Amino acid sequence: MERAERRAHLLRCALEVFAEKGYHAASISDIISRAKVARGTFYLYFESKRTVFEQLLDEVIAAIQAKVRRIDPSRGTEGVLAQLEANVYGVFETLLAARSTARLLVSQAVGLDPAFDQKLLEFFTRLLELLERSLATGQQMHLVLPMDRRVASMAILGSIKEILYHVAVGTELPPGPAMVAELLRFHVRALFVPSIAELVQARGARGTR
Amino acid sequence: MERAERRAHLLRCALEVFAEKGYHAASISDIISRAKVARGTFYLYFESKRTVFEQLLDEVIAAIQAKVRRIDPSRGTEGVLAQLEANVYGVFETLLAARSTARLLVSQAVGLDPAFDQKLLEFFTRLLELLERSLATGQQMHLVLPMDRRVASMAILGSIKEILYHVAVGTELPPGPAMVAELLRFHVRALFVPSIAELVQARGARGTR
Amino acid sequence: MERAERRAHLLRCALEVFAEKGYHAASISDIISRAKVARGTFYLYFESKRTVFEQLLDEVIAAIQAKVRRIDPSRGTEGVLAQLEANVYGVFETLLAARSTARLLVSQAVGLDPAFDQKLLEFFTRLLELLERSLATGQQMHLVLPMDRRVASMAILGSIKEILYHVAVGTELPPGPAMVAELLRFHVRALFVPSIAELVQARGARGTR
Amino acid sequence: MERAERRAHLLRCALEVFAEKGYHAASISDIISRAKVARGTFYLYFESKRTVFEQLLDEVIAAIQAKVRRIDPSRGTEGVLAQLEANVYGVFETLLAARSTARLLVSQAVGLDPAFDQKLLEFFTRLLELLERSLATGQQMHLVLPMDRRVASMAILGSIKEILYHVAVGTELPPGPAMVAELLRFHVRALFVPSIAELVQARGARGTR
DNA sequence: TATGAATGAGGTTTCATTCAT
DNA sequence: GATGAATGAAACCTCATTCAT
Repeated sequence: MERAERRAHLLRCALEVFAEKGYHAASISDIISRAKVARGTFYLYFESKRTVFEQLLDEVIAAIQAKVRRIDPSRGTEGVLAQLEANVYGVFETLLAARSTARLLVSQAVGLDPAFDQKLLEFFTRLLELLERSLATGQQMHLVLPMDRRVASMAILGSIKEILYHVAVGTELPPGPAMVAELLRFHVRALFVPSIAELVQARGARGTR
Repeated sequence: MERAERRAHLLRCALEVFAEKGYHAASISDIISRAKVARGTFYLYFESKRTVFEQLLDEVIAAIQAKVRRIDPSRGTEGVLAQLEANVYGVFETLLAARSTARLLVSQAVGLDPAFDQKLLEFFTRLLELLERSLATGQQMHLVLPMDRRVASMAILGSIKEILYHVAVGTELPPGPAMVAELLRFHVRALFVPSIAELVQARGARGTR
Repeated sequence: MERAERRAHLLRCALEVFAEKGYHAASISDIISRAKVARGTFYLYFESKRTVFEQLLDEVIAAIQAKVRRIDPSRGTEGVLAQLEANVYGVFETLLAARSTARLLVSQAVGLDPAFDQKLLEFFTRLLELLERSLATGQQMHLVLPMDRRVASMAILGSIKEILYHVAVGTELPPGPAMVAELLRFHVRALFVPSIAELVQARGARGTR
Repeated sequence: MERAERRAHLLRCALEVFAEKGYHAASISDIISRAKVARGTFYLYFESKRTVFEQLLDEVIAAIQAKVRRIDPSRGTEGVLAQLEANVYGVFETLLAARSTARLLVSQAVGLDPAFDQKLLEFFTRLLELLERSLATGQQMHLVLPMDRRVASMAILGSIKEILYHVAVGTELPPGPAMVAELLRFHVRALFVPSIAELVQARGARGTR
């Protein structure tokens, strides 16, 4: 128990340091001095700097995957919309709650080295596949328009990542829920048949920025 | 002339190395051994590793900015659509032609150090402002739906970046023009009033992925 | 304790290397290979090559300053002479004991860079001021002849430095105490009123070189 | 002729640079940019950086040696004093006229590397021998007191070097001739039998610093 | 288990010197 | 002879990792 706690403490400190300074600029010294732990102790819990980062990345990925569910078409139009909403909300909630985590994912983990890139790519590919399947389902239900599902999935994922990036760097944006609602309306218009799109559009507050 | 050539050669080699290994993993040794040039020669042309990278980044940014024009509303609905298309096409063309360059922009320059991040952020912020102004124009013309323009701009930018990222890493995608057309339809549906959106949608080939 | 020892060991090795090869020709590699210590270890104890040298210089300067006292005139003629003798003896003793140290002061630290030069100049200026004040006191007591005290101080200091230089490079000289006595007689003749000078001169063994 | 001129120009520029920045801090770039000459040209005239410095040093040494004459005892007491005066004056004149040169000799050429040190040492040793022989002559004439001639020679040489050093670094001092006169009186008192010393002392203006 | 001093590979940069034009 | 671009050895310093206590 003692051991698990210390490990968690180290992970948290590492996360903060990585988020603040970036992977390379972050040094083991930064991490251990924040954790108030000796140098050797760090290596009792983690094999290497790379390893900690990898585990942090794994955690973020797991947290997000836990929030994203395959859309179940059996609950009707409203149900599908609600599930879509829940997915996007879940991801944002997870990452908005911990800006460090978001920053790690969208602005630190990219381009570090081929192995990290590979891991990230796999993760995003899994998300894309999930999205593609959901779009296929939506198309079968005639809720989603005909379109290239891969391109559309990437567009959706990219729009989410970009907003997270701006959240991470502190760009001024509408408050969390309003922003998510706005983004969802964007997606709905881009994806759904006009009848649904109009329904959702009508429901929303109109932004005027 | 000779000098400019050598400089260009070094820049190209540096670009390749950065694209392959990432900024930090890339060493001056990698660059000079690829360029078949002595260590000192590198420093004859560039002040530091940072400097080369910065110049590469500046080049990419300039190339893209050269392709992106503010949308001129005076040429009517079709004109506006054509200009939008030209912008997105231009960016893709530029970056698809040089995969390394694309990679540099979307996956190497992020999180390197505060100064680079700042430069990137400024660049993307400029693009976002361009997009926001274009959307405002479109709204005045009643072509673009009411919406939060900042969120929408980010969504558009993010969708483009994500596709570029996948182009850079080699994910299978529709061939260039088809992909761009598909992405444009996505944007049109998300942004424009239904009458326009339907018009564009009808024109397009239907993807079936 | 262990730490202080290692530091002292490194300092000593650095001193030897600097004395043998000169500041610039001395490399960190020379120092650490003499100390049988890894490269990083050196930087655990000193910030830079400059720093070690500076600390060595500071040490020498402090050691010498500790030996030099302002002359107290209240103890009469004999007392003044004895104090003068003690000062010169002290400096020689300190530096004769450590030839490397002497070499550092008189032949390595000069012309290295403006900051070192400044430090040395300040040190020597302080010594000169001390000498000038002592001469003024002597003049008030009518022991020291009227003369330009600054020029005289420099002449005294220079004569000491020159002999130290030759000690450092190994020129053949009378054994320590005899040499110091001889130098003192030189100073006494140059400075003091004839009655005193003759007294001291009579006391001394006559060199016949 | 053209060639000799260019060589002289390069030497002069090198001297200035060495005097200003010191041997190590001075770069070939500094020298050639001051001389407005291409890099390769430098190496047409000198083998290496070391070589130029060496030649400069040789020049200074030769210039000084040209000013210093062995003292000829056959011209009586006044003649000996005059010759002594001429020697010291000559050296000061030579070096005061060109502060760069003085600086080179007293504060740049020392501790550079064993070979330079050797050359300097040889030079100073020659001067010392000259002084020692002069003192011996003086002793035979019963003008100079019995003393260790080597120690006395070093004291004289050192006092001269110290004053040159302060001239080179810009310490405030009496104007040239007064300073030299003052220094000579110092030497005379330290060296000569009282009757002579008093004679010279009486002749001089009394400093009151 | 915890510590932190020690390690040393490896990175960036400088600059005296060479050599093709 | 003159040029200056190219060379590459070598210097300093950092920091992830090890290991004796």
